[in-house]
Amino acid sequence: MAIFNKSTHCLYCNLKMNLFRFLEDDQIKFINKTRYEVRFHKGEIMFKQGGPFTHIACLTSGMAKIYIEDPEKKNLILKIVKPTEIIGGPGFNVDSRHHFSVAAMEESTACFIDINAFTELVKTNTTFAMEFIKQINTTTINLYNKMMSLTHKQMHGRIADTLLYLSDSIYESTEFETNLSRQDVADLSAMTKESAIRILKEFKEDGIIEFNTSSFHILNLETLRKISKTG
Amino acid sequence: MAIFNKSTHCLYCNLKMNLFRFLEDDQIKFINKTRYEVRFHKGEIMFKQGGPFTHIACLTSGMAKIYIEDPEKKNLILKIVKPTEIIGGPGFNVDSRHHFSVAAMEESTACFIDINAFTELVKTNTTFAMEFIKQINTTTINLYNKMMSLTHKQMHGRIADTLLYLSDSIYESTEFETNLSRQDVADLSAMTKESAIRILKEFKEDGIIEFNTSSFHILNLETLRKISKTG
DNA sequence: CGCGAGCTTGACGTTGTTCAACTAGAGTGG
DNA sequence: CCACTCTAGTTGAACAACGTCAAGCTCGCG
Repeated sequence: MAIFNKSTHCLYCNLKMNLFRFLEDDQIKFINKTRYEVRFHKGEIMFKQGGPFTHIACLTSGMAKIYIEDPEKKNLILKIVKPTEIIGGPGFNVDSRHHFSVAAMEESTACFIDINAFTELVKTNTTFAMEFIKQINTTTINLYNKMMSLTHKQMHGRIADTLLYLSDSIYESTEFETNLSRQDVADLSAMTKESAIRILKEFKEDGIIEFNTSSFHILNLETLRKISKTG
Repeated sequence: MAIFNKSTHCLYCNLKMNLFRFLEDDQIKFINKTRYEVRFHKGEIMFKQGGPFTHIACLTSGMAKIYIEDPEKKNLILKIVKPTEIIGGPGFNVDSRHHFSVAAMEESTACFIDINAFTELVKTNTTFAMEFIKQINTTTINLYNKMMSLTHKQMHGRIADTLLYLSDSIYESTEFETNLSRQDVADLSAMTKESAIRILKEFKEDGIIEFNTSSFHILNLETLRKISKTG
């Protein structure tokens, strides 16, 4: 189960994410009052799609996946989050519900901030509000790219895109350990697990990547980018 | 070509969209100063993807389509806009560029508001800012739904979804004239024109819809919704 | 009356999913 | 320590979904 905690004061937190750097000291103190820390084990749910949107979370350690569930049990992973990213969602100020689920991919901790306190800050601190908008918009731009990839490219291009996403944006290395399952790779690429496995195998046979159950190594970044381009 | 104009003062504009209802009179006057009206003919481009994001537009008459272009010339139509919807985009406060194109689907007029003036309002009027965020988030929620439809449903489900979108949200009737081409219907559904035509024909043969070149009539809304659900 | 753009159709090949079987490794209890 | 089970990964064959290509069609417009 998730474990509660409240360690260092926000004021002295060196994990302070970009957004919170725009707060005044007394505003930091203000959110510190309602904030609490939660520790999650691998696989545990932080936010549940459809559930009440009562808090914003800030991942302080570990890693989590954000995904949309559908009735048929076919999930779509929108993105992976790393420290110290803020986790909110489009339910903010709309219907106060979560429109995606978030699950810890490994032992993780997150700070939970009351949504009302957060709203208060958006309303009182203009710079904070503008940065918040900036972050939402950046997310939307990424979403556009993902949407074009998933709807207009075929499987090789889509798998190339998720490999590039993982190496460029998440693990920041062409060689990485991961505990994404094959199903997760498939859910990132909008295809079945079997198809994902087949494409990965092809890439391996072509000498583009090397991998085993839990680690990947991109050997030929250039052809991978070319495959991403040609779709 | 687009025609410039500046008719009634914003203060007395009865087309004022939701967002602008939260402005004070002097703020309305403020944006009225920099605003101008543009008239577009069918097919003309209002915003061009990649181009500079210097203005926010508010569609005051007509209809327009918002779409993402890709290098291979395969477009994805994100949504149709009607009066008096605001047309901005995720480039706001990020890179000041457009991340989609907008084209008039028929004779249309739009008010263009300088982005700096708009930004000023977001910064000074908290209610306005919150409503702006609300609108962005609502758009994102719709985007999630579209994304799930396009990536997880097969063609029948996707065509059903665009038909339902058109009748529920755009034309607000099960019977409507449109000047969306077959290619547009395909671009709304992420498939080829030929496939779209084939599915539409099937639906006609099954007595679910009736249509000719430029008009559609949904005869059996229930089965259409069922097809949307089952994918 | 002829031209061109959008629409329609069919045949065909490719892409991607489904289903079923098999494998490997990690825990679990006797 | 050895079966046993469970889960994730893998493979192949059959099939369905979808795109491509090429041809023919329709209709408004010059």
